[in-house]
Amino acid sequence: MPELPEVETTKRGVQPHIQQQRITALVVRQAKLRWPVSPELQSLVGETILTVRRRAKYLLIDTAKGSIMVHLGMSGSLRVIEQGEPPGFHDHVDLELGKIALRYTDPRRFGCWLFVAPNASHELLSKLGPEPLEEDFQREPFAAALRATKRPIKQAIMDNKIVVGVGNIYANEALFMAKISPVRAASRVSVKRLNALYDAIRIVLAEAIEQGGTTLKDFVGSDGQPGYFKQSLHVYGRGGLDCTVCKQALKEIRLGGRSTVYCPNCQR
DNA sequence: AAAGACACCTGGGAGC
DNA sequence: TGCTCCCAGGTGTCTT
Repeated sequence: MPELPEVETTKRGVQPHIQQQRITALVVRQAKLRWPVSPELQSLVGETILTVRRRAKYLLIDTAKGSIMVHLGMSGSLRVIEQGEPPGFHDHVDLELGKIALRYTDPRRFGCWLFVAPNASHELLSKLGPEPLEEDFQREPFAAALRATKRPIKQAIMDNKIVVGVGNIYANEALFMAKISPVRAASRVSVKRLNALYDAIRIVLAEAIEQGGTTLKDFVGSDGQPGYFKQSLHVYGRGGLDCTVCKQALKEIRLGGRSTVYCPNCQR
């Protein structure tokens, strides 16, 4: 999936096309996603899309009568299409907006389309930590949270309660940039290095957004164009290849079931 | 209470 | 060619 930069890229790509448009229909071809597509979403037909927001990896499409909360899961994507384009096998939902539609494609169906009542939040959003690129992400609480756990640092920074939006790709990349071994207990990383990690997370995510996200097997941006960040990846997907800094072989291991790549020489 | 395992799905690639 | 197995961007929920 989509990690945070891909979701942000999707938001930016879709927003100018769908904002201020009136919802003319919601077509659900496959309701069985991670949770069933909320039936209440039908009540939004006739409403106008006021804003499009992102919280962590969720997209929120707001109307006066409530919001649509979309998650792309591992393999989801959204794009704007001309009305009438025939759906493919994995095109599960269309949000029709007159002449155009917002089409949701998701082969693995780990995503969701949920209803959020007006002026309310959703329980899924209530436990989330700070946004890495916003003001509420601060050095000291971040460092304190990491010093308080003995989990491997990589798993700790992928924990949504500590900071949202750091998925497997960018966790690998941020740790490389900060020169921290992914397997090191978070509690045993110096404050100086935690500061470097704080900066690295923000830099890596911001750069990926600038480049339109990382193109993976089945990710394309909302305009159908690929992201270019893959060209900038230093470790993810490069196990066994040379470290871009010291030229030694990158090591690939599994951590919490997730592929983890690092340079044993540069990262300690 | 924290942390690890499991679950949800499909498709693609490796290996036999 | 075709079968089986493993792996993939996430994350809530159940089990220790």
